[in-house]
Order: sequence, then structure tokens, then C-alpha cells
Amino acid sequence: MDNIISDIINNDLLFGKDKEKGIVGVYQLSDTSIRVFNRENDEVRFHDELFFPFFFLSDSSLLDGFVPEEKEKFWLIKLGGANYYQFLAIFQNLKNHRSALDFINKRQYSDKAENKNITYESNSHVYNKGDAVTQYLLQSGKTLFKGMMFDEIYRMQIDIETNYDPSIQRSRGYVSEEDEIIIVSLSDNRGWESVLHSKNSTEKALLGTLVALIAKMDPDVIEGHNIFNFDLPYLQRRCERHGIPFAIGRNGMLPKTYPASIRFAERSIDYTFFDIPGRHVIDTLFLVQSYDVSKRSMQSYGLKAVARHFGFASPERTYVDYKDIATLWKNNHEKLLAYALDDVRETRALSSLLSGSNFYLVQMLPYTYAMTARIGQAAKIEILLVREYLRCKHSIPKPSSGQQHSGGYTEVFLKGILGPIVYADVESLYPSIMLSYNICPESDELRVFPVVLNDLKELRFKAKEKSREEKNLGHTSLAENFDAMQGSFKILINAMYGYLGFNNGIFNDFMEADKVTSTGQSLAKKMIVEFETRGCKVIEVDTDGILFVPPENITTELAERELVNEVSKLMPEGINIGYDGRFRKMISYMKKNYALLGYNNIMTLKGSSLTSRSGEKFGRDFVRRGFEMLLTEDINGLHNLFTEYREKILNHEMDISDFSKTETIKNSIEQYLADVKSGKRSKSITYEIVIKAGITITKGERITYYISGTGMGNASWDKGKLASEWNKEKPDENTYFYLKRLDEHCQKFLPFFKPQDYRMIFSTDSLFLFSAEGIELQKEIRHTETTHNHEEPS
DNA sequence: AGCTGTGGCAGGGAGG
DNA sequence: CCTCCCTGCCAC
Repeated sequence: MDNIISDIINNDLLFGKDKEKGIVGVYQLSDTSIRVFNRENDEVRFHDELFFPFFFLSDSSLLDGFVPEEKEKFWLIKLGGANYYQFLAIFQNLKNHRSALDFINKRQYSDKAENKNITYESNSHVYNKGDAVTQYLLQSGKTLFKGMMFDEIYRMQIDIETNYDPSIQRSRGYVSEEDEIIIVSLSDNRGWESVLHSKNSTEKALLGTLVALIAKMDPDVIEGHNIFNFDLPYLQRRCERHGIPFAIGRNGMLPKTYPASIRFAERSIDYTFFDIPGRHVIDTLFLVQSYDVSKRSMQSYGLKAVARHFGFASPERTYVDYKDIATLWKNNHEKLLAYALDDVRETRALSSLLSGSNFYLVQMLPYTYAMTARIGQAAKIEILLVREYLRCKHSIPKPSSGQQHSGGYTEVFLKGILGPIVYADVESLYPSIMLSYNICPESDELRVFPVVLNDLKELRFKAKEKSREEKNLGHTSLAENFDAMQGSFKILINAMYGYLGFNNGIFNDFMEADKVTSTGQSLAKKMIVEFETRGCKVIEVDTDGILFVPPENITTELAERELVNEVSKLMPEGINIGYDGRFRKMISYMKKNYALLGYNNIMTLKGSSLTSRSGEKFGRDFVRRGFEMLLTEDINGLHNLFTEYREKILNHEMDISDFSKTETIKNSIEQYLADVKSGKRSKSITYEIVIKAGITITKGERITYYISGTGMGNASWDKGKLASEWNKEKPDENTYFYLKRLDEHCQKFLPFFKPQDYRMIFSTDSLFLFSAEGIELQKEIRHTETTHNHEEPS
């Protein structure tokens, strides 16, 4: 076999033939369940407890090692996730590896699992032969979407509306369990749309119709925005009330639910996972948050805001406030139906936009679509390695404990207002290092890691080629599909470095992770030296990128490119420096904090101290406008800007959206209270607001608040109020506090002026009219006294 | 149950 | 006041 990844893509079907042993097919039904077709007695057995090892089967050969009794034992074993290790126990020389059976026992009887109330109830049913067998055999190739394009799968979008009953006690405008479902809107990726409602019937009839309709349409994928934490559990509860079986799985099967959590960068969200047999559930809310982890451009993850952000909100879109739903339902239910339909349309557009990379990942990973959408990057890498180990029938190591010690090299050499600017960066720094220096975890005895990385690189290259070819042929849709595919390879490639330093990774290796980063550091330093010896003034370096002012004789883009190319050639084999852009000017403020002014005169700000969404909007606006004025050297403008904001604050002329702050609640209230009590953390304003207001909140939600009162002290944990409590007629925001905040933002301009000039600009105390006369910008501020040495490291 | 990494800045609470 | 420590957010 020449390429591990190609092998997965081309050969893994969860379907085997072994008539002698009675197994006809192994078909993966959903994340946690597979089906085994046993023709011996012309029956189909369902084994929902089995975990993912069968996802690795490309044929039934892995079963050859079993004697029939053992095999039977295996099928019936009920271990939740642990049977994966059962597999290892059977294949393995367990020397120097974990005892698989110990592990199983620990898992099986773990208190933790019991407390979580996760049910692994036996769902082994016996069905008669007939249609079901044929149906599942036909679909066996379809579950992993092998060789399919994204458009070919059948996706259905779903959204529910409930009758908001104002007499019901509720927290924060959320629906209450007592609210009836009045509308279910549905759409699919083939252009079908439908709105079910109970205007002329009952909720019970509506739910019955819905369950039947899902069975009839038979989608592969069910999509919704916040579907795990709202639509599905709500539908399930209401069905329970009416005694309607919530049979939305294939072959009339019921969904299985269990608590799960998902992490987006630093915050994690709890949700109820719905495992719908035979179908995949995709929550577009997760897709959006995952997208925003790298883009950091969204203020809200709500469907309407997201649709506007991506620009597919229809201009005729109907907007309805939840408080008006009950009235509309009575007086103008057509409007409500239109609103509900717009919701599913936007969900469909959102999923079409963001699902592509997950879809193509599914074909490369031995995981289902639903699973791929909710696991992290490290799990994706690990499963590729494990899959190959299973194929080779080799044992699997334990994670090693320890810590990575180094990271990227970051330094600022010059601060101030500088230009012109060239930006260059080492292309795919860490993956390139890993390939060139043959990085491999020590525990990876089969040395699969570098092979997988190389395979991924080559396949990505091919997918890119293919995308280009199709584009040239005018096949736009195909080109886009191949582009999504190459993007999927890129995700995996970039995740491989992080996996090395991942604490729970079974193939982790902190020494190798350190080798990657320290090599990266010396490459960055070499890059600095080479640009400096060519007369460049280096401003800032961060990990793999460098910002510098080229020498005066280099004025055109072409000459800049040649310069970068020249330095690139001096780098070791496999390491290339790319020319990544040119800018008219730059404000170098701090490490990872700067402004760039393009030749189109558009300024971009970078860094948490200049752009953080946790700060007040007025502060961000103030800094942005001020930096624009720095770039145009408009000192009078700066002074006017300061007085403008000062006046606005003093006269309560700002809107709540300007001075409120939004922060994410990362822990549950219970967790917070416990941590404060034990002294593990100190009091925090957002949590205190939530407690004081008596609202229920799930972790991962965001709170918008402001500081009220007239006190002169600092903002403290008991002065916060919810933004919704603010009254325009009686503004009670704390003027003193927000003036202080304005002053703190002014400090960002301090480095660019002499102290006395700074005091003139950012004050209104002057007895004389302000004049910019004699004030000079501090344009070039040397930050570090050439800390790097120019000698070549040996 | 599941979780990719380090580096860096801002802001606030706690305690001296 | 100052320092220390923690959280949150961001760059790469």
C-alpha cells in the first residue's frame, strides 16, 4: 500500500463478507452503533452498544483471529467505549503498553460514568428478514459518503417555533416547557420546503405529521441551528407528553441521547447529543463557532446575525420578536409561517457554506459525519494513526505525561509609525519543519506519523491541482468542491504539530514538539539576520512572519518579491519564505498588536489590546479612529476626537451598545460559587450579575452588562447591571467609570508623543485653545537594543 | 466525556 | 499605591 490516507478514502467500507462465519455485512449506523447482518437465521441483529473499532474494517479479515465463540462474546459484550481496548487486548503484545483489560474494567465500573447517568441500555432487537436487510446493505456505502460530492447527500433542515405564553413564569425570555410547538419549518438541499403548523389542528397532530414526514423524506443528515440544545430535546419532550414515539431514526428507531460537550478554543459548551440511528445530526451553531475561532469576526452566533454576517439574509426576510409570537399566532399567523421558513432557509445556506470541509474529512477519517463534526483536531489525527496500527495489528501506546516547554519566537524591534512595509512569512512553518526534520513521536513504533503527514501533503497538492484544472475548464462547482477537499487536508496537516504536545494524545511526544518549535525559533532568527544584512529594518517577528521596512533602493513590489525570494533561497531545504503583502504604513504598538495601512488606504488592526471584543465598543471605535489619525498625522483631529468622546460620556449621549461589555460565561454558576468559596478564584462581575438577576444560564452563553451608579471607585463585582436593564430615559451608567475607561484608551497613544504633548492633546484643562503647533509625532522608537546576535548559531 | 499548542496584553480582585 | 495572580481574548 503506497498511501495510508488514499487507502482509507478508497477502501474503507463498513461492510464485509464472511458467509462461512455467518457475517454478511457490518454497517455503521451512527456514532455508537453498528449493525451486523447475520444470514444464518435470516435475521438481522442490532448491536447498538458497539463502539468505533469496526469503523476500521475494510473487510472482515480482522475477525479472522477470533474463534466463533469469542466472536459471539465480543458482539454481545456491553462496554460502552471500552470494547475498543478489547480489540487491542486481543491483537496485542502488551509489553510496555497499557493493560487493556484493566482499562476496560476501570471504564466499566467507573463512578464517573455512572454519575453522568449515561445509559448504555441494551437495544438488541431481532428483526425479520426482508426489506430492512436490503435497505441497509444498499446504504452501507453511503454512511461514510465514499466518493461522493457534498451536494449528493440528502440534507434536511428543521426549525421549531413555540407559542410564547406570557402567563408562564420563565427565565430570560426563553421558551418554557409549557409552551406548545405551533410551527415546524422544514427544507432540504434539493429545493423542497414545507411549513407544518397547528393552526387548524393540535400540537399532537403536528408532531405526528412531523415524525411521519421525516420517515418518508428519509434524510441522511438533519440540520438545525442550536438543534442539540433546543429543537431536538424540545420536540422529544413534547412527543413524550402526547405519547407519540419520537421515531425519527431509520427504520422507525428512536434517538439515543447523552450529555456531551464541545470545545471552541478556550470555552466549552455542554449539550445533549442526539444519536439518531441511520442519520447524522449537524448543529450549525457549532459550525459557526468553530468558524469564528480562527476568524474572530462575529459579534453574535444567533442565526439572524450570522445570516447577515455572511450576506445571505434575504432583504425581504421576516423578523419577529419572541414576545410577539403569541399575538402574531392569533392575528397574523401567515407572517409567522414566513418567519419560520426564513429560519430554515438560512440554516440551509449556513450549512452549505460551512459543512464542506467536515464532509470531505469524513471520507478521510474512520469516523461518521456527525462524529467528525463534533470531535477536535487532535482526535482526528489520532484516529488516523490508530487506524493504521489496527490494520497492522500492532499495539497502541499510552500517552506520556509531561509538558512542552517552548513555543513561537516573538519580538518587536521597532515601535512607532513606520513605512513602507513588507510582510513575509515562512510557508507552513511547523508542517515543513516536521517533514524536513523527519519529526516522529518516539512511541510511534511503526513510524506512521511522518508517513501520514507526507500523504496528507501530497493529497492536498493533488486536490489543489484538481481544483485549478476544474476551474480552468469552467466547472466552478467541482472546483469549489475540490477546494473544500484541499481545505480538509490542510486542517489535518496543521493539527499534527499540536497533537505532539497534546497531553492526552496516545502518540504525544513533548521532546519532539519542542524540537519543532525551537527549530522554528532558529529559522525565524536566521530570517531576521538575512533581511537585516540586506538593509531591511525589521519591525516585528511573530513565530513565522516578519514585518520590515525594505531598504530605500527597493521601491516596487517586484523588487520586494525578489528580495524575499533571495532570502528564501538561503533557508534550509524544504523551508520557503513567501511574500505575503505590502503596506503603505504600519503602527507598531506592542508584540502581537499593530495596525497596517494598505495601499488602498484601508487600515487593519491586530491584537487584543486594540481589537478585543470584550471591551466597550466606544473604546474600540475611539482607538480605531485615533489610529487612523495617527497614520494621517492629524493631531488636531486627535484632540477633537478626545473632546468628542469626553462630552458624549459626560452628557450621557452614548447608547447602551456603545458602553456595554459582552463576556462569555465559561463555568456553571455552581462551579463559580464553589471556586469562590474555596478561594480558587476571585469574584467576577459577570457571574455576580447573573446571580443577582436570578437568571438561568448555561456555560458558553454571553452576558452583556454595564457599570452603573455614581461612585468614584473602580469597577467592582457588585456594580454591574444587565444591558437590558438600562433605560434610555433615565441613563444611570457610571460617568466617572467610563471617563476613566476613556483615559485608559488614551494611554494607547502615549508612546507616539512627548509626555507634555500627550498631556496637551488628551486633556481639556488647557487655559488656551488647543493648537497642534510644535507637536511632533514620535515616529520611530527603538524597542530592543538588538537583542538578537548577528553571529550565526553553530 | 472529551479536550491541539505557546506567547502576550488588559483588566480586575486580593492582599500587603 | 504596588505586586501577584487569574481570567479572557487574541496572534500565530
